[in-house]
Amino acid sequence: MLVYRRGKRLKGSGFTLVFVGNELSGSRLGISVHRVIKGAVRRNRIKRLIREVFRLRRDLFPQQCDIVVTVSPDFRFTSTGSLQTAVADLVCPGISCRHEV
RNA sequence: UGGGGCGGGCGCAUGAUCGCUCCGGCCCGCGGCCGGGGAGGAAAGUCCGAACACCACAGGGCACGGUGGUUCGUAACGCGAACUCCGGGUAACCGGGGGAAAGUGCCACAGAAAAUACACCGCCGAUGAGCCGCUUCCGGGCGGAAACAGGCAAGGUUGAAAUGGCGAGGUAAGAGCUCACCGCUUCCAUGGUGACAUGGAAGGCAGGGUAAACCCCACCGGGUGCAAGACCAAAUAGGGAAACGCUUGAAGGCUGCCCGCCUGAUGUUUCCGGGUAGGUUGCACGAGAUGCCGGGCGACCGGCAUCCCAGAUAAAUGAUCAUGGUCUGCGUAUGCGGAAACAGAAUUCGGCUUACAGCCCGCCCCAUUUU
RNA sequence: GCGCCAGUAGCUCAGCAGGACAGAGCAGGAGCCUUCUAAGCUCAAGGCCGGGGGUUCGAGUCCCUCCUGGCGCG
Repeated sequence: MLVYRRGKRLKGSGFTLVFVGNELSGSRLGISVHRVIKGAVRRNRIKRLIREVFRLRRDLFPQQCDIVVTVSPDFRFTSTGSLQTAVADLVCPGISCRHEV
């Protein structure tokens, strides 16, 4: 709730990144996949992909933040590679935003 | 070889690296190390049946709901097996199953008529009465028309469905009125645990459809569901309003209702306001799995041995790379590229139903060819 | 997870226990009225009743099954 109220939003194709700074030593990740995406298999698949990108390339994400990834129904990524480049394209201008916070 | 029917199985494999989660052990202070386990045939839909838990262990009556050939199997079932009858198919095989002579309702349109076999159109007019003609031994006889009484149910363009079918005899015309065959009903005998089958005799036609309409018969069903339930901890408040009631009894347990039973008094219910929405358990050894042997036509059952095989809580079971296999596009080929379904446990089992790329195995039927 | 409801015209709903009853209102279309618009009046169009099987002579209605949407719980 706090993240949604105070967080910065970065809108990508198929998902939205919401984040806010915290007082902890590291970042925390939350994933929100709406029920309009049909089938538990597809929803689980999306969550696993996002979690995997977060694990492998934590440097791409904002540091020391609570991050929520909200997935839209038009989410089309099927491999970690394509999702990773999409996150990188989204966050690279996003780093400058973080400095303004 | 082609086409078809039925049943069963698999549903990518192996290795490396980095992660997630549970269990056991160790250092035992956070945390880390080692070893092991980690989605499915449907985990799905939630359509049935149970286990388990609570509700006075649930008593009686009426409702209500479900099932429906028979006999087995099963903890139980609306599931399965075998058999039986009916329907479809050349066949393998597939689909269906109580009662319509206990009663009630409905059957549009069309049609004479839709359940009572009557009326209507119609057929006959032998018999009885009357009319006309011919004849006469004056008693009557023969022929004709009409259709009064009367007889009849053969035929009647319909419709989904029309009151046994067909043939012969019979008659004035006809009719199970009579007969043969078929169908039907009843009875008897034989076989079978039984549904039922086979054979015989008699009756002389009684019978429309619809019970996935009400209903009748037989059997079954108390209700609610793991957010059931049990325990621990924390927090806030013993707040305000309304209704009913304080032993002639509110309200609740307990399902739809009634009876009966139990609980029951600064109480119960509803609304407003406020707080917590954590942990443990239920919860992973079970109608359990695998193999062998035995019984049974089969579903299935019995015995022995071995094994322990997911337990998450916003929810783990993943990612990358390599090699190999399957299918497929291009190419003579080495090869290069692509694809891989349906779908994700949440208290647990037994079924049913639905979804499913590709592939494998077995049995059977039909047609064709060769011997 | 468990337990329940609903689906009919573009929208909101009727449709009794199965038969020419597939209907009402609004919206949209055409015409009349008016100098024009609104209101009013008249007219027609619009539906395989969520999909597929079955029962029946006949199904929007009865039975089964699937799909879609919605609701409740401690």
